[in-house]
Amino acid sequence: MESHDLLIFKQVAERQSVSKAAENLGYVQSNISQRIKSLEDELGAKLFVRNNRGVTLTDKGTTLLDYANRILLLLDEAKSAFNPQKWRETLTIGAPQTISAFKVPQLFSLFLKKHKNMDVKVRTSDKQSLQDMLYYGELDGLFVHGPYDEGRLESVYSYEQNIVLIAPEKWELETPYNQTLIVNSFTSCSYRDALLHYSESNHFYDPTILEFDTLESILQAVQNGLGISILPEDVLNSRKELSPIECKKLSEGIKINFVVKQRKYQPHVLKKFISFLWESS
Amino acid sequence: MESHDLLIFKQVAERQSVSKAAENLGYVQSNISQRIKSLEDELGAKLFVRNNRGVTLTDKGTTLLDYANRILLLLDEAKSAFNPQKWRETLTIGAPQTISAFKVPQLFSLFLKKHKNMDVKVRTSDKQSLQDMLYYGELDGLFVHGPYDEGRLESVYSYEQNIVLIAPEKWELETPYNQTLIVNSFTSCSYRDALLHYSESNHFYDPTILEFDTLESILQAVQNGLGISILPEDVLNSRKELSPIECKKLSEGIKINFVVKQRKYQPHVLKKFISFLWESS
DNA sequence: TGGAGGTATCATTTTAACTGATACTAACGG
DNA sequence: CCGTTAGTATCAGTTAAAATGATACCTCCA
Repeated sequence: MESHDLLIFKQVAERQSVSKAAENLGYVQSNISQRIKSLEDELGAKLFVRNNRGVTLTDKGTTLLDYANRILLLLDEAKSAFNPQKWRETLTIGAPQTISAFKVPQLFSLFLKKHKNMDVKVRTSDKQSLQDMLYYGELDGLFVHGPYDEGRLESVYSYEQNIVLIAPEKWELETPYNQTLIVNSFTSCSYRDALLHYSESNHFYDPTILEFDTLESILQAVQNGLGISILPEDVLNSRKELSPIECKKLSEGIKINFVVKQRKYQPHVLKKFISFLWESS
Repeated sequence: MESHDLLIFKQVAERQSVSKAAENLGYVQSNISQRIKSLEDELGAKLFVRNNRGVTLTDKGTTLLDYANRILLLLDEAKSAFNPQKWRETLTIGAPQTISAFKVPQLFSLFLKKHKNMDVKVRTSDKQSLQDMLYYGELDGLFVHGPYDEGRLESVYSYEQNIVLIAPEKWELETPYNQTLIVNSFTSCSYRDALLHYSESNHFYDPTILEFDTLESILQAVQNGLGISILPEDVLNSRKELSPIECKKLSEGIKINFVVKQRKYQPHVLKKFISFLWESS
């Protein structure tokens, strides 16, 4: 069992797929199949259960993944103990305000704990600009909700973001009259859609639409009793001081994709970050 | 940088020699040379200083050795998390009383901390029996002082054992008359020689020779004022309760060899133990 | 001055990793 | 119920990397 076997194993375990792991590592699927097989033979234990939608870890596999993570982390640390400047690369990630406000700082702080030799940057902007920046190489990757340019960009990771409806104190959430919907202009349509959807399903009658372009202004507006809006649950949780606000968790989440430019060779830092996303999920 | 590179590196670092490491790992010297070179190239740092009696670690090499030890230990642990019964092997080591009394338990306790999945045994006896036992496969290895059957056994590790002269309280160590030398019958000649050598260099006149066959009896004899003797420093330090005894450190130590049977493939546990000896020196 | 004991280099061989093509399996849609 | 899709397994063949063997080279020491 060599460290490279563990790298392959880790990738398969995290992607829960032999072929995805192969693609990601730049190998052909059959190779990964074989190497996992020989690893299993060597250890004398099945590491994965093969179900036809991919593979999932067995108990023993979980044990090994834990070791693999520890070993590979140490290996990385050892490498970066040499040539520090050579490895000190910058990762630049784009995100809309709702994500850059809470999720990204949280992720980065965990990421930097593991990879001390990297610099990270966030660029907050609207979806179109971010996509352009990504395409022109100013960003390494990008968090988006909703559709994106699938011709040139590809999603390498995604997760569900819980969202909550927020309203001023004592607001009558279900009353169909005199409702004001506060939407943001910075997250294209997902949040707006979710809000409109809520509006419709409660048969709101001709609600007023207020649009703001920063997260702060929306929060202010709700606090001042202007109307209701929708935000990621995380953002709200991180601002406990923001009561007096009523909030209501919505059953449907929003799917958030981490997208990158389509290309064969990703920069080292980006690979690390993607791998980190899968690890921490 | 793969774990196998680290294994090779570790071996070279511990033996301070490319060729010794090669021999030990069952490779040819040129291969190890090349792999160390390519490891250095990869990390962009010299790991060893080549002096014509071998190689020694640079500062960066020391850093890497630390990582290598941690990584390889984790790898071993991961392996032994599988097939526990298969890997639970027994290591049987022979030693004369003077070594089995202190050095061996100390070594074993450290060894078992690192390799939790092994059993260890000590066999204490006289040199000739131990050599026979080793040759007939009842022992994996053997600590000896002084000469051993070099035709059939080979030394794979050695160290210097400090020795001290012990005497009853208020004994006149330099007086040449009426001295009694207490020798042991269980460590062939090294200790006896050291004692006789001391006797001669102090021009002792016709000293009495007392022979005992256990460590305990010698200690008792000295405590009871019978005469002087010689013991490993360690043994004495571990028995602080044994004063009233005078002791005097001698400048010359005794060379102790760890010897094994000459053969191409050593059992896994033995390899681990030998590696451990080099590591901890 | 040449032998002993060590490392480095390089052309060649061997081994293990990787590829590409194909077979197999289960779910999914019509 | 049959073809399509999305996955894994197998296997013969290729490629790349590691290991070898021979040789060069250095330094100490007798």
